[in-house]
Amino acid sequence: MATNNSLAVDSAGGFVSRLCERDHQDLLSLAARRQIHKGTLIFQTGEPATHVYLLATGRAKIFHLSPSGKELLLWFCLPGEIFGLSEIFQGAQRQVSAQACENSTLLSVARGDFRNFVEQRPPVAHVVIDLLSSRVRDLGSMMQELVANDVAGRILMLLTRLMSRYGRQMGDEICLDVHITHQEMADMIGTTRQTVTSTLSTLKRAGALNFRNRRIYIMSALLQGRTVRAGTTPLT
Amino acid sequence: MATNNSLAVDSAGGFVSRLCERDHQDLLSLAARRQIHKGTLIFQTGEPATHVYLLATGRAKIFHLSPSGKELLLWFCLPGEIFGLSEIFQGAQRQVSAQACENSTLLSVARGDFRNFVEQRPPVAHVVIDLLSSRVRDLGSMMQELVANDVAGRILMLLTRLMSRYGRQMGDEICLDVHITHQEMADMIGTTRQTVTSTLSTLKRAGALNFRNRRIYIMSALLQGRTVRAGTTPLT
DNA sequence: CGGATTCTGTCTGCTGGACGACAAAGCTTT
DNA sequence: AAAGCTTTGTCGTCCAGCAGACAGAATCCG
Repeated sequence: MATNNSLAVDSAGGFVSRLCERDHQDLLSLAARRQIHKGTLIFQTGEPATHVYLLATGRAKIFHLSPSGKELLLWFCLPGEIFGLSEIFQGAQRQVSAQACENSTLLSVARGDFRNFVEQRPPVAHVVIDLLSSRVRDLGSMMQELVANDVAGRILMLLTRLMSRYGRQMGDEICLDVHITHQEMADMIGTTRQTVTSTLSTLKRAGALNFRNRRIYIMSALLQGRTVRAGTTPLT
Repeated sequence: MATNNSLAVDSAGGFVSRLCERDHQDLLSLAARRQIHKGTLIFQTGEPATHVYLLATGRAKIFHLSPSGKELLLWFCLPGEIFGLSEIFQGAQRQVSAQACENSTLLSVARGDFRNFVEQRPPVAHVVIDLLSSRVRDLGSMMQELVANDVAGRILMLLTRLMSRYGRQMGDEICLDVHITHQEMADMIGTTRQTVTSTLSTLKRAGALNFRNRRIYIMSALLQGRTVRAGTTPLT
């Protein structure tokens, strides 16, 4: 919402927070700032990858869209995070699409500029390598979860991941501070909206979680047992 | 089989082939060479990541193993390719396991040595970034395929990917030059052995493919329509 | 060579979850 | 506050694919 004059504080796993002050400023000087509103498509599968993006405020989603129309939501991108990175170094076409979930402030850096920026700064290259590495690890884990668990299990893991980014501890429960629709959840774990709705209410009946004023609360105990394997970084 | 004195010619997407001669030699000087035989576990989920590996000869598989015992086979690693890379830069624990599929020659480089090697050489860092980027892209596409297609579709895509690495054109067919078991295929696309067996014979009956002397032949026409979205790089 | 192991092929019953169809809340817009 | 859209909740129906169980084929190995 607010139009800051610098990037907002970024979340864990963010790109900007790992740059030194100097690099940070230099990167900002390469970037064009732009306000976009909810629903705007930032880029789309098949397009040439001309820019890399930093989200200053708002939220964006990164997803695959299959020819048949089935959507796979890979991740949400938070302020301070970079996206559209994986297609930049090989002039590839976009493999994924990106869309703003809310009104957002977007910084974009042209491909060539970004490449130079990275190549002339070994520490930045290291940050990029770290970021891509953890995306590779996370994607592998997500795939694993997808094939090894039934829908209830996948929902619990998804909630675990989400809670680790958006969760707020409240007594013996953790509150999920973002509104995510059942459809979005379904798209993140490869199932249908109906199945998400009914599985959530089963879990509620089982006492694993609760809905109060449009938010999901999950029993902390449930999360403790689970390792968060994917979740600290946005995926592109 | 043969114990070469340097790395074998590597496949497309290989790591070694992208290094300049000097870097290549320097890397070899950091590496310990070792023969391992079929079935050897190279590393395992949960272990600390102490080395990065280059395969000189043979074949290795990279896979996730879930607590429940379900295996997800991410990719085969061919001569000249690097693996175990994604856990190296953040001192992470192994997220995946690696095992030799055949008797192989393995080069291993200690984590610290490899890091220095990369950090002092921007062009090498660039190669690493490229490699990780394409792994991110490939994994995303694989996940997408997994959720968007039924087993027959997933098998066709898997064959497409395999053919692009191991395929040999023969008239109007392409021969798959590696022996992969139905169980391995099942583990690559998240299904069961029985379903692979029966789906393959359905596809055969439909004229899409053929088995002759223990090899799979697929009609080229089928591959032409399909874009190879994942397949040029090994995944870790 | 012969036994052991690993792979392939096929059938069967069972079930998780996809999909369509509505109805009832909730928001948002004017 | 009325109209309109989006999201949630709940039912059936139906079927792809999982899981168990064998039998035969191929391969490995002492």
